[in-house]
Amino acid sequence: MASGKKSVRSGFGATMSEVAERAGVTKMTVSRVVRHPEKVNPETRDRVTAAMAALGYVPNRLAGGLSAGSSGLVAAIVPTLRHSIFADTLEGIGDVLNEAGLGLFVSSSTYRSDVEESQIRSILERRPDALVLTGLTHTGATRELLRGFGIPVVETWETGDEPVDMAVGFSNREAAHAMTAELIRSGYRRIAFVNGPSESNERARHRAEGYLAAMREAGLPAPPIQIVNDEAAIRPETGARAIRLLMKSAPDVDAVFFTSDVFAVGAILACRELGVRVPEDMGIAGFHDLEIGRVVSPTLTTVHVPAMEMGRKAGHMILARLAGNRGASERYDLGFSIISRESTRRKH
Amino acid sequence: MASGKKSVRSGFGATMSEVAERAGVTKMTVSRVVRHPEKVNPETRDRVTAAMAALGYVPNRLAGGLSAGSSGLVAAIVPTLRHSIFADTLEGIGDVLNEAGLGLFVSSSTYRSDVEESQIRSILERRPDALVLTGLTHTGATRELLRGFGIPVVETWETGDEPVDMAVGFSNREAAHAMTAELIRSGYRRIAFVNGPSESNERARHRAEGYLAAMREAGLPAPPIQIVNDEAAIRPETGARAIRLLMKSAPDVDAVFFTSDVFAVGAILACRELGVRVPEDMGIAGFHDLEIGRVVSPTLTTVHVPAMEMGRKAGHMILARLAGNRGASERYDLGFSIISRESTRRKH
DNA sequence: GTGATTTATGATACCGATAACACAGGGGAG
DNA sequence: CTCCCCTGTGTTATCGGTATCATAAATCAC
Repeated sequence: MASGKKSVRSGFGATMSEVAERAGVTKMTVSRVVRHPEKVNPETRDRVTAAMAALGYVPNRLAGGLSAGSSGLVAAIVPTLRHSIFADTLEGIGDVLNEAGLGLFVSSSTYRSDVEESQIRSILERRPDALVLTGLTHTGATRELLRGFGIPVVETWETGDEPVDMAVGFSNREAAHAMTAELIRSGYRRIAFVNGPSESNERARHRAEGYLAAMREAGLPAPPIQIVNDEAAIRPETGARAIRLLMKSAPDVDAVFFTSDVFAVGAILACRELGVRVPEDMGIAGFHDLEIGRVVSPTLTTVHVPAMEMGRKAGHMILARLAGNRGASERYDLGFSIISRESTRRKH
Repeated sequence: MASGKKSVRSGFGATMSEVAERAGVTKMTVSRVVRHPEKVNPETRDRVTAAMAALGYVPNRLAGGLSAGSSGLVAAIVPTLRHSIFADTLEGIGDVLNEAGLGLFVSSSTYRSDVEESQIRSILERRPDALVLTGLTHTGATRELLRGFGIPVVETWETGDEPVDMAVGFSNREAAHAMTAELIRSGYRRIAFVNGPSESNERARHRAEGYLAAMREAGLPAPPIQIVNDEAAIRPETGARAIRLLMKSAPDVDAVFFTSDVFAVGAILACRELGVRVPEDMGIAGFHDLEIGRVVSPTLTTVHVPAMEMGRKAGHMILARLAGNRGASERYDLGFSIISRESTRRKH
């Protein structure tokens, strides 16, 4: 009822003009009080401030942004919000940006680059000041669109290749290589690898490459790679199913490296049920270093990734760029670390 | 370099006027093609569509929103993005809203209502079409601000009291009551309660009330309630520390009810270290039904909350309201359920 | 065949702010 | 005592769209 069709104003607070009128100045002066208070005479400023308070004035950034050509919004697209895998990255971005008065606009692409493309399209309609993406895999149209728009873009969670603009991440290939080498060092030989669908993102592909390279370097044959294809089924049960299949199809496997802790934890539980001892009969390793891997028993060996740090760095890179600091290094490799826990600690 | 100070246009695509010129029409016709294609002659429409494609036109919603009086944005504030406690709710909101073409603007309040207030203030500057909050605890200024603005507001994760506008949640009081009763039914008698700081939100307070009521009804004395005050330290270690303190200060405690699985899981690990058997010597119960509680051993008894469902429902409530359907029920109790697992399964 | 409708498009005014420049008054330099 | 510059505020144009009403052409009824 209150929200008639005609008026934008229904229910909304005062406009800048109304504040101006009440304070006996023009809206330009009000605008200055809001954005450059030091340029306004203290007495005038007080009068304006009082008028704003009295009217409950809340500036309209749609209008301000339209006029100034900046929305004060940074958009981020992550594959999913669940499992805090990427949520930590978002927290990092948000922390940094909020301090600078920028807002964070979030959407999740469900791991699909076509979804990502349509999301980017609708995000660009809001004229964000910058964009944060996950990974380097984007459709051709996406890359073109982004280049055309010319706003800062930070790709996260991977390094290398050719970023659209800036990138902050770590080498998924090296991480998988290091973990595989760690398993080999622990005495495992028939090491299987369970991956998410690698067509959909380069992180999965690079991890597979790292795994294969490490096996090859050690002169070990790589048991068939198992691909978990269930869409969006990032659940422990998926890992449990994978390891059961694996043990059936390749009974001599003595370790499995999963590309997510979520899967690995499910595998540990499945092993317990099946009476397979971890780490003695079967080594299990994961990826991401989620809390879940610290509380399962045996505790999970995993790859720690700098999730929040990537977010914070992305935020800082954006701020620097918006402040005009082009140049400087715009690609960061934040590294990773291997967390060795009980699930691969073979008692020789 | 490309982004000069003066021009909004640098690097950005064409404007509606440019599209119009190229198609030999006025921008009004272009606007119609974008929003009400059926009202435009098919031939004209094709010409306009072609012009848009040729110029890579991306509409500017800041401008459209300013003119039309709606930003197409819904803002949500959650205490944190970590642990997927609230992330699931966000996914639910996002799912529903995205389909309707609305964007989701996210921020996290770190469990503080003063932070929430300042965030709401800056969020309102973006003139969201609706707002989703977590819980019913807000500062007076917040409530006033929201009422003044008159946009739909959905409060989630709790029911009862007086919502600012609409609410969807469950009864934290009843949930805690039910869990406490469940512990009593399982044979525990000296049941302690570990809570987050209850001044900061009503969920914690209501849970404490539910616990106390259940104990009183069973004629049991309530051991001192332990408050976890560490700011933002929602980590298993916090729960571990809490139960160690508790066992020292009240050695006869035979069960502990934590208001988060994160704490409860830490307690289970601490018990294992201390040689305290769970569930025989000590029952442990949590809240939230996180994945972490399903993989710990013994598995964790907990309260399942409809996190994603609340989000979806909130989304639908907003859509209904925006579509003009005022009235109808605007308060929903989505319930909870007690998930009884090993951590309280006493073998009598 | 003429007036009444409908369909398709244009003209105008505005949404609520900001940028850029104009301008009045006060203070210091010479 | 001028001239010049600085400070503080107002004026004007514009950002990129949308709402509303006007208008021309096409369709219709009788």
